[in-house]
Order: sequence, then C-alpha cells, then structure tokens
Amino acid sequence: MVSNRPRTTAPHDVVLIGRSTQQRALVLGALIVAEGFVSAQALHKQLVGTGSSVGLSTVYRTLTALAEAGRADIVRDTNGERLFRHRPGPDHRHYLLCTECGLSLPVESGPVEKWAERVARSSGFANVRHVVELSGICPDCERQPGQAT
Amino acid sequence: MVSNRPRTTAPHDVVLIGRSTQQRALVLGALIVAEGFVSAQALHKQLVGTGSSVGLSTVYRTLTALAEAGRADIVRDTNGERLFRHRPGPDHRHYLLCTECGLSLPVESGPVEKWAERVARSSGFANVRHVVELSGICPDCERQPGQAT
DNA sequence: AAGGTAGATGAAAACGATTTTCACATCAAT
DNA sequence: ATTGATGTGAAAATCGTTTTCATCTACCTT
Repeated sequence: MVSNRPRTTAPHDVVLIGRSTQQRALVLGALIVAEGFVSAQALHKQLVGTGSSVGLSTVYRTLTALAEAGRADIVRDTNGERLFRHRPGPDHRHYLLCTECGLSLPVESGPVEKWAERVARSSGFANVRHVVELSGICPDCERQPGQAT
Repeated sequence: MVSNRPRTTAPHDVVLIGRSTQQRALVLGALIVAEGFVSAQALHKQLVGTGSSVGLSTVYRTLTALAEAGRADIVRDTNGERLFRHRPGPDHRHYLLCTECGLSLPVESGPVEKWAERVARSSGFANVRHVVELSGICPDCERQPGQAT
C-alpha cells in the first residue's frame, strides 16, 4: 500500500515509497547521481565507500521497491545481474548499454513500441509486455580496450 | 575453446559440438523435443525422470556450448533463470512467450532487427547485440485462468 | 512530549541458479 | 588394444539476491 502518505516531516529531497528513512534517501540519492545503470552491489559499495553505511539488504529492498513503484528501470546484464536506473519520467524507455563501462544511452524506441503493440494485437495474447536490451561496446571503450572499472 | 573440431567421423543425423557423446545427444534430443523454452534444470529433471541419467553440469555445459555454437537461443525469465530453446535454422528469432503455460510463438521480427541495426549504426557502438522478449498471456490461458503446469 | 506499533534495518544465514574442481570414464586416432 | 585428449559428474564453490529475526525508528495517537 503506497497510496496514503501522511506528510508531517517533509525531509529535504524526494519522497519515496513507504516510510521516509535516511537509508532510502541515501539509496535513491545514489541511484540518481549514478546517472545510468548500476547494480545493487555497486551502489552499496559506493555508499559504504562514501561513509554512508547502508545495509546491502536495504539497498536491494529499496531498489526493488523503487522499480515496483515505477521509479526505476531494470535490465539484466549478460551475467544475469540486475542493473537499476532511476527513471525520471513516467515513460517507458530503452537503452543501449556499454558492456565495458556501463555507459547507457537512451535510444529512439518508437519503432519497437509500435512493433510490440502490433505483435501483441495480432497474436491474441493479453497483457503483452516487452523487454528490449541493446548492448555493445561504446566508442570510447572500443578505442581503449581493457580499462573497465 | 570450441574452435578446432577434429572431425573424422562425420555424424549422420544430429551433429553436435566437439566430441560426440551419449550425454550430449540426450541433452540435444531433449532440447529439440521440448519445442519451446526450457530451463537447464527442467531439462535435467526431465532427463533423469526418463531414466537417462545425465549430470546437471553436463546439461549446463552442453546447453551453453549449443548456444555459443548458435544452435540454441537463450532468454531470461523474470527470475533471471535462463531458458534455452533449440534453434533449427541459422537465423535469429524472437518469441512471444506465454507466462502461464510457456507456449512460445515465433514472431515477425524484421522491424526490430532493422531498428536494432539502425540504432547500432547511429550510436557508434561496436558489437551491438540485442535481447528482445515479448511475454503475455495466450488466448487459451486467458480463457481458462489458473490452470498452469 | 511520551508511548505504542507498524514498518524498516542489517548481519548473517538461506537460497537458487550456474560454474568450477578434480578424479575418473570415454572417445577416437593410432 | 593403447593412449592422450576430452567429456563427465558429484560435490563444493561462486555469486547475486532474498529471507530471517532481533532490534531500532518513524510517525500516529494520547
């Protein structure tokens, strides 16, 4: 239940899901600052590294909740790891992800959307959803191989 | 390394990768018979159930090899589990997968392919690959809810 | 402001899929 | 048949993610 949000102590920043705690703010903040797809683990490492000690479970819980609330997108990298990205708008987008450095480029996705819809309609399937992931090696990484994070 | 394939005894009907062993034939056979996406675990369970005892590791190894050799497609289900499907032809396809019964329908994917290529070209990324998964509820399952496998 | 309580946290354990290890079995060229 | 490369499998190791559970805290009520 996320509907009623009794607002007494308005924090400083963005409102998140459920109770407003410092940890959630930290995770969301880090996710926003990341500006691209990050794994929960990476986010956690970064937070801990910055001195903000947040439990790994909390990072996972928060990210999952954000995704469920539609405030984050999730993709899976080639190893099956989940990468999260803060979603500014309510629209559904697709990204081109660099498998070397994690750089993510939003791409023009109109055609796929249309295609997906058409397929959905002609198939008779209900509730059709799609996952589209493009990945490759960005120009920079292509130029200087082998210097990932 | 799967590149060099000392081939003296050309197998007749089902060609596999590397050495021709009974286990590989079993796995490939089961994959073909499955006619849709199956997880390595499910395949293994089925094989063992049928009396053909093949090690789980071997199932994984074979499926992975098949995929690398382009003879199988891989998708990820919502839990991150890998599902494998035998690919008859050398072409790359996309499927519409029923989340209830597992039915998979190959879909007309020309437009996405073109789109993916276009995006790849205009992005400057190298080696761009794409994963496209459509999932929904097939007409049958839609009609009779709640009788999954 | 104090208290109560549903909700949140985190360390550690549990999980589940996949991979690796390694001793042993098997394939296939000789 | 011999033999060396290759494949196999049971068990252990990985690794990302989830759960457990005792403890803490935000926040509503008094």
